Amino acid sequence: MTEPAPTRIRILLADDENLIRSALAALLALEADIEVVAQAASGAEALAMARAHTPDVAILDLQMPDRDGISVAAEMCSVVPTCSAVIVTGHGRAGHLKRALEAGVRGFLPKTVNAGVLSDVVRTVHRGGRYVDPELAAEAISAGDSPLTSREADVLELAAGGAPVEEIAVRAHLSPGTVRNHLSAAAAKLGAPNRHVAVDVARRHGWI
Amino acid sequence: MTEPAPTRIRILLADDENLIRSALAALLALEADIEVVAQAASGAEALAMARAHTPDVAILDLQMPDRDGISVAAEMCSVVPTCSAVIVTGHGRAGHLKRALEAGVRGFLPKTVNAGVLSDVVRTVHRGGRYVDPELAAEAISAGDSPLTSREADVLELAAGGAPVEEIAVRAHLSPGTVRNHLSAAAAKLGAPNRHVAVDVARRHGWI
DNA sequence: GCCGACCCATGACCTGTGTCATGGAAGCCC
DNA sequence: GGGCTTCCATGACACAGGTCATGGGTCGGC
Repeated sequence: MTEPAPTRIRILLADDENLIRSALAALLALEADIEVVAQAASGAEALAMARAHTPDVAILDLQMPDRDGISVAAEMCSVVPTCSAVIVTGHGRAGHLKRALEAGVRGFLPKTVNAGVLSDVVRTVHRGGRYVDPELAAEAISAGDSPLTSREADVLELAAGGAPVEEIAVRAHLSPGTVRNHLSAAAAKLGAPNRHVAVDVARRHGWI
Repeated sequence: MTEPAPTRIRILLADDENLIRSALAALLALEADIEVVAQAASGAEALAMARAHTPDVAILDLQMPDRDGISVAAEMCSVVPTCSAVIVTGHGRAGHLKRALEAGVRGFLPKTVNAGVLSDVVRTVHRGGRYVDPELAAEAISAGDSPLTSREADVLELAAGGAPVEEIAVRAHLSPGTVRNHLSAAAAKLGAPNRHVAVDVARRHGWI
């Protein structure tokens, strides 16, 4: 078998689910012009691998145990500038897409896309192009930016675990009254009757 | 290339995430003795496919948009008794494992397992054996049955969306005081400071 | 400079929620 | 049947949480 192309696109694959990562590797191995040169099971490992192998394209899962795939992408863009980042995610949240693009991510697609799309996206991104899932893009545009102020988002984030107000107040270095106020404002903006569904709504939009 | 074995294990693959499903198909295609004969993107489709192709083994994702992978497995066991069901899931919850085994599922493994495990499990199950992830099994045994009474579980289920007590009371045909009492009891049993983290804990154990 | 808009922070309220004590109904063992 | 346990249901009470009005800080426009 002769090499179809002398230089193949070199891929870094990062996903904490070993089975899925291996399966994606098998899928990409079917493409003649693509080569998986490194795999990682965590964000930290992905960064180390990127440094060591300087791949052309990094495919990162959005949710990994140690850190957000987006923050990994952001750091990688500055550390290994020749490497383009592509985010793959199970739940396509518009807010995540927005944050990802701001972080310098070149491709963003949900796991619901058909098989051929992934390799196409890899090629597109490697050529210097960008790709975001059309449906997700539409949602992101229609959804708009987060209505929450930064403190509101912070406090809501801390409230996500169901923690009592006082604990949130301590961790945020605020008065309990202030915490309640921020939570109340956030819930009102999100059209939620209480902070718990507010957390739910904000999560669904990717705003926290 | 000569056929290594005249009859290969015939697989049905069901997962709503097209990319993952295709990737798993690519992974399984590497095995000489395994053949993916059908794919489905939903629970209903999986059942239809099972009827049409009568596969040897069905690999089902736990969470699918229309229905639970476990209920699909239960129905399939009665409709196509020659087909063994294997459940694959992202989050390994002990309660789900228990329910799955009661439904007649023959294999249960989280997506974090290494690549080779899946094909091994397929072969094991096809030989008439069973397989459950050891770590998950340990957790299921140590966790034991749900400590919640049926009403407690019902009420906690209704509280899952963050609904106020009065709404829960109406939907459960109960007095608000009774609802509070059940929620309080459930939270105490689960070691949770309030019902919201109780919902979280119960979900994590697969008890609601 | 002044003014207005916005975010942030706080404390005083009032509603919602968790806790407790109580009592009735069903099942089980002696 | 008597006694016991368990679950279910209810209401009274105390506290956490959501709502409101207020004031200080910072930014941008006139």
